[in-house]
Amino acid sequence: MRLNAQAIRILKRNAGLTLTQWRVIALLAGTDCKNSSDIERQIGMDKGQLSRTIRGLTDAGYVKFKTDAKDHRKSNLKLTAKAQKIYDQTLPLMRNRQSSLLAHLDETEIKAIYSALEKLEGAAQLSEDEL
Amino acid sequence: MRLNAQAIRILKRNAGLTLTQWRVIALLAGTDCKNSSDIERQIGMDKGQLSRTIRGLTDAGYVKFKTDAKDHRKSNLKLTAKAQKIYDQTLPLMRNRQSSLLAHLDETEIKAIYSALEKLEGAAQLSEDEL
DNA sequence: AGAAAAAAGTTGACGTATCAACTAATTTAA
DNA sequence: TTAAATTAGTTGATACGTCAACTTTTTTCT
Repeated sequence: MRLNAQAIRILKRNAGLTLTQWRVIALLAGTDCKNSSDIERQIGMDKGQLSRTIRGLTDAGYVKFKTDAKDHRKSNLKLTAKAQKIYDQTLPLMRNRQSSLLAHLDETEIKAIYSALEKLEGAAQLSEDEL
Repeated sequence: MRLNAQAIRILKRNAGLTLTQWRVIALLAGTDCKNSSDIERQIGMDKGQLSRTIRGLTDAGYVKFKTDAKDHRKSNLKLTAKAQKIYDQTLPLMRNRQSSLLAHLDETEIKAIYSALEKLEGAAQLSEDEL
């Protein structure tokens, strides 16, 4: 994905974050996700990668980790002030990039892409059985 | 890339190859590429990854490696009979997969995707300077 | 209540993608 | 013709993506 190279550079230079770290922070900041499974459901990210990313974020002081009081399997994640600040600073940059990229496409193209990708995923899923 | 999961499985089960290995074999078999740089130019694959993939293929007896007689920097790669056979057996499977996937899309969608991706790559390239 | 199943996370392994620094050979250009 | 630039390929590092096996805790079911 050469397209991501940009995003990765923005994040590295402006926030010292990897793309995965950014995604997790963005979900914790901008949605009501509060643990690994929530995030997994939200963006379909792999459990394993998620686990490692979260450990990285807690080690780096971006995330406060607590075991859920009611369900001891679950965790309870919270962004630190440090992370929140970086998020607030970085979000506009990422939004700009996104919209300046999409500005090159017209409505029809954007819709076509999404619909086509859905179909492809669907088709791949279907023919999975034949293997 | 969940879409690739399929291809990866087909290759692993039917040919014992990784996707990268398959791509290199397919280029050596189906084009006039005969060394690393040719392949790099053809599909824009990373030099490093290519180098390692080729070593893997030679170690596994799929590729015969010779240093070019005229230009000692270059190599001269040739598929072994073993690799050629696997290629001949596997190509139809991969073609089937490709076409059964694309069968779910109509002309317009396919064109829209290609054009959109080109534009996006272009846009990403352009704004690269601003970083 | 107790066994079986499911959910949340962790860890290991492997493959893919990209960047950077490096060696050696060749081409170019002063 | 020799110094500088370019090209081919190797190696190391880091991130990303996916699968599988495993532990612990909670749910479900009989």
